Amino acid sequence: MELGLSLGDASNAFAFVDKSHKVSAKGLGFCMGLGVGIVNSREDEKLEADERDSALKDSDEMEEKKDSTDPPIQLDLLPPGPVPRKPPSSSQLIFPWPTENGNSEAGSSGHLGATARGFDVNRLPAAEDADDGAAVSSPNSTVSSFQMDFSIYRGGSGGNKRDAETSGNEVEAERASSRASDEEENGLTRKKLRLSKEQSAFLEESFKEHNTLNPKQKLALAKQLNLRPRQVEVWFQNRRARTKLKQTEVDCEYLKRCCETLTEENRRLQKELQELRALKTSHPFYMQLPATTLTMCPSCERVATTSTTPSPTTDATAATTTPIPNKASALSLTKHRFYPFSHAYAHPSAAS
DNA sequence: GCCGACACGGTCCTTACCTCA
DNA sequence: CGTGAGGTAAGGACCGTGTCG
Repeated sequence: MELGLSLGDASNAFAFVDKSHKVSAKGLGFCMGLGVGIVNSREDEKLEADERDSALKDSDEMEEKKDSTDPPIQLDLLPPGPVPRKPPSSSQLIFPWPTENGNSEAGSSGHLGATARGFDVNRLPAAEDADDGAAVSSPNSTVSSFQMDFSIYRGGSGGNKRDAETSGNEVEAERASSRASDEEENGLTRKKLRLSKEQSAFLEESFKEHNTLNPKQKLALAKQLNLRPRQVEVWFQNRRARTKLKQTEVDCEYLKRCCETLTEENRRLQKELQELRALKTSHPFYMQLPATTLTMCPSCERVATTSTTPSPTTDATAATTTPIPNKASALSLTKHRFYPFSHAYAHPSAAS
């Protein structure tokens, strides 16, 4: 058994996590998985991707299989409390790609097409879409059936819902709307946009399905959320960055605790060593007994006992391998010494 | 098969804006 | 009302990878 720690390189962070430890995306709050044992993460991811790909019917999806690779660890950074796990109209939120349970929900969202396409303050004029690729208007695009009207959550004003909610009236939303439209009329690209709660929630749900997007998924999401593909792309980039940041914080906290545990362990062992040395000097009789050396197989972790004839010139180090009555239990430390966390500190992931 | 150019997508760092205490 | 902190959308530099000639 080996304990793997990773800090820094998120691409490889916790890459050793066994798939069986994968935290369910349905979990609540912030979840993190920690596995033991070193595995070839690359091969594992490839295998997982291949398995997923086998479920994909669309041959185009096959071409982009590297884009749909899930990381070995899943983080759920959603605040456990106020933010709903699903947007208010979760029954209408359909991901334009097969979900993990194998249901291709793309076709089931056809009923959404009946809703009118709402005005979005974040939506630039139609010409804006041109810079994000012609695929948006591709007649073969599969995204047209994923239309979703998010304007229904904006009080019909089309303004920033967050503004409207916090101010408690529609003036704010109106102001945001007019502000946005003013800028659009001036031909200036707005520097700062605020995604609505519903858009964020839906993106969040999407992120849980895939933390990276292939072009199709990006376009579909953008279409569905009335956003530009670039906005979806940026959101996922920032979301990954936030995940990594959060992961780093968790790692730091974990390593800190590990350090504390090791320090405590070291202190305890030093004390034990002193006691053993004191015992040796005060009870030299014990040193005349046949010494028993415990050795642990590093692979199977079995402890083998071998009796040896005590050397007349036993040095101080021998005390650590010689069983002393009432002190034999200390030998078990030789095993735990290498894994001080196994019993002293439960990793956050273990709590779930 | 090797190599250079190119496109694309990712990370990282940074900036600018917005909200809130 | 002004201000600083925190959150977040977005820009840009840089890098790795795949493709093509």
